[in-house]
Amino acid sequence: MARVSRSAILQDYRTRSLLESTRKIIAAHGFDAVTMDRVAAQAGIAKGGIYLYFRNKHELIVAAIEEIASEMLRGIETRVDPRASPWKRLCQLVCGQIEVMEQHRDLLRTLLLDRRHLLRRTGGGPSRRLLKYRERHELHIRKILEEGIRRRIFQPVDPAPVAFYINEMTVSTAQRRVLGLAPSSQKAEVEGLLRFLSLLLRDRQSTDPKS
Amino acid sequence: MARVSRSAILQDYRTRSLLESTRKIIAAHGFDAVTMDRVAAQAGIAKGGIYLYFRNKHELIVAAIEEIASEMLRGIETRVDPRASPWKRLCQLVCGQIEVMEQHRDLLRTLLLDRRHLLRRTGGGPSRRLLKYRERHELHIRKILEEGIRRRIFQPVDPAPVAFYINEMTVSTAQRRVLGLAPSSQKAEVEGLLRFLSLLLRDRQSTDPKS
Amino acid sequence: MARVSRSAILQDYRTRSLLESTRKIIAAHGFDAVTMDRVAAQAGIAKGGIYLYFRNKHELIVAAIEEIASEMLRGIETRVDPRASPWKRLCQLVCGQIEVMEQHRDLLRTLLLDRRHLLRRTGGGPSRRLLKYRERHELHIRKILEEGIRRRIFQPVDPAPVAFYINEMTVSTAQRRVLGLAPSSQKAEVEGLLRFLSLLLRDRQSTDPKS
Amino acid sequence: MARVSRSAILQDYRTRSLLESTRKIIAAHGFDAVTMDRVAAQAGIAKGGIYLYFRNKHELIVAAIEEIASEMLRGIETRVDPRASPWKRLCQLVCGQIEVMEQHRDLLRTLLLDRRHLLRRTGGGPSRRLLKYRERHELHIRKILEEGIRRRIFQPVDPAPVAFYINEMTVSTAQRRVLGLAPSSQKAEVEGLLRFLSLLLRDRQSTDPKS
DNA sequence: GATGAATGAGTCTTCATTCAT
DNA sequence: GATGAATGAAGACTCATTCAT
Repeated sequence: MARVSRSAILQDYRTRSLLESTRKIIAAHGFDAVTMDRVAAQAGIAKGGIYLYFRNKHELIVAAIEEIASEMLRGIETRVDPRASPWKRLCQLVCGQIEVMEQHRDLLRTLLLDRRHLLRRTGGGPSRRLLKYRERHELHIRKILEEGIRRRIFQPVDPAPVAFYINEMTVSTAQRRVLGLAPSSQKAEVEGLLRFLSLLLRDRQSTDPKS
Repeated sequence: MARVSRSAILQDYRTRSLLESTRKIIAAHGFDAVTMDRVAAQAGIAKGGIYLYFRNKHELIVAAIEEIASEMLRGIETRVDPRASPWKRLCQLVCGQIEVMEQHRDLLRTLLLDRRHLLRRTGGGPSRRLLKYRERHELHIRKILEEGIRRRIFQPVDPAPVAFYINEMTVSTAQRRVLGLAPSSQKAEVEGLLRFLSLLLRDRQSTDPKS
Repeated sequence: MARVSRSAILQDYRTRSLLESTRKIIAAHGFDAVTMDRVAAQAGIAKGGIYLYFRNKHELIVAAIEEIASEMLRGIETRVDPRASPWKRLCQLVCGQIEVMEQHRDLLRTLLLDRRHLLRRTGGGPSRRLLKYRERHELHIRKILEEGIRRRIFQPVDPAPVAFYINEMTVSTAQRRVLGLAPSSQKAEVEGLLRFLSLLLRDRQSTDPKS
Repeated sequence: MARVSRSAILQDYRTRSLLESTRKIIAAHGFDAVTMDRVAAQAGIAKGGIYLYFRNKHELIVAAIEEIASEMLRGIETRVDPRASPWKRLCQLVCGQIEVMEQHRDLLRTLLLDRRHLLRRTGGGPSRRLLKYRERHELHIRKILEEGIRRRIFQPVDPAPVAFYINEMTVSTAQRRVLGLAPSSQKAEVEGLLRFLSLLLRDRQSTDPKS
């Protein structure tokens, strides 16, 4: 069993500490408030120390976003029971996504309003790393759709664009909530969205999202 | 009829000039490239002069966005024939929206990636002015939906959330295009979206978006 | 007669002030001590103000060097009596060059030890501006040589390389003095150099540099 | 015979390694690119380790320059046949100097443009160590001159200043070449310089540098 | 002896806003 | 009203040197 060296632990701790500080600042004041000074101070590290762990400010921010994106995705995926029916899984996914996003509402307020980092390239080359998370999530939706269509549970829609739309609608719903613009409760909104999806994918006669 | 004073004309001209410069810079280089220096230079006005027309930089940017939002909305609305059927009008609306957004792709690339200005408050007070345009557009969609539903052309969906979803899907589609992430042609994407809406709103038997 | 505007005077004053501060710092502590902070403080200007007059640090330094180079060249050239004989003029030139360089000994200590700025390129493009001064001076020497050769006062040497060597020897002599490495007095060194040149250019029988 | 301890060998190896890395960096990117990090990385030594061999950065650089100066001097001196005539030896010396300097053109580009390290004092005290090499070389020239004068092969010039001038001219010639400012080929330039020296030191009637 | 993580002062540069003219 | 010079706070990034391990 590999013994973890003390320095590796410290290294790891520092990295986490920096990412957490960064995330907190982003959540509280937005990307423009992320200054190396502030991050370092909050992480209890000297300013120059950040550069031992991250090449530059952009890398730090992207890493912080990636971490939270990854965590959210994991959170969503664990809420989906792989043995459930496609429709059930879709419900769990959409509902889970909104719940998870709501949990991280402070951070998401910034993340959704300010997507400058999505496409910006790093020093090394083009960096669309952040888009990967979105793609992975869409793929998840698509798999569910495909199974549902195969099993004649869903209408025979084109799974790729529909997966895209479902995700966008879910994100939009969450965004509206997070920005404080939602007209109704979370529960009502999720139900509304699921009813909408049910209308679309399932038989006209059975639009009960619970089933 | 009020006689327009010379100074009022000049005032107006300067304002337009400033807004246009601002818009151009946003489109070409993003919000962070909007510096008072650059705007003034491009508008042929002294830097200090901007403050005669706008309280501060944020106000200037919001005004520039508002102008373009207003223009786009007008552009979309003129493409809708008020005497056409609800479905036709919805098609015209969605299609028009994507076309108009595509026309302003450079500006939208920034506007969609960076929505920081949507909520930020001005010196004076809260500024959700920009959200008005979105609301107005959603309302437009809702009116169409309501008429369609009343006339039994559309399924009896809840018009408010569906209007919201339709707009979000359309914007997402345009955004994906503008960022260069779209998987197919504009035409194909619009058709896909309309087919999706047709599936949702209309009779299962008649999904031809053209009709 | 053009009336000089007040602002133009101020502008000029600021520029001079900045260049003088820069020169002083270079003379006292070398190029690496030239920081924008220090220059601004010494010139009594806010740090950002420097950028109203110079594009960047490099431009500021080059301008400071250029100013002093130009001044020195002028100083040397006014010591040469254009009606004197070629040999006399050469003596005046060499002697004047060493005197003038000695006057600016502090600055030259740095300038001669650190010629990094001679070739470095500016933001705009290649900048060998500083070499122009050296070329102009060499050309001056060459003209004297050519006249002397034409009038059979000097040996028929190749004027271009000899002008180069004469200048290099003079500069080397001044440099050695300025660095405090000179073995004898300024007077003695100049005489030694002129004797050397006399030996080279003039008749073997008449090596009296005074004649 | 002293037995060389293992640690002494290692010590020596490390020192050489560090000096070589330093030299390479100077040659490739100039003094300002010499960072302890880079040197250590290139030498395969930990950064802190440098301080076991050199008191500080300045000492390291000076040592690197010294090494190359020493090597160049050796290179020049081996090209001089001690049994040849003074004139011949002088030719070999000048020619050899230019050849050797040309061999190290990359390093010399920096060394000649940036002589900051010549005089700067180390932590311990004044450091004119580097000037020793120049002095040794000048002395070499002087010895040749003195012998030539004694044997009536050269004109009876004052050997010390003339040695200084000869060296300065040679260095200037090499410098101009290394900076890419030379007007003609290396061969032509050496010949020009030797003709110049011949003119000066030898009989007016026999200026063939080959003889 | 060796390591390399950590420090933190130091550097250039940008820019919104003000205000004397 | 209009100008644009001046301000000065702020920010990203570097690097020689130290020191706990």
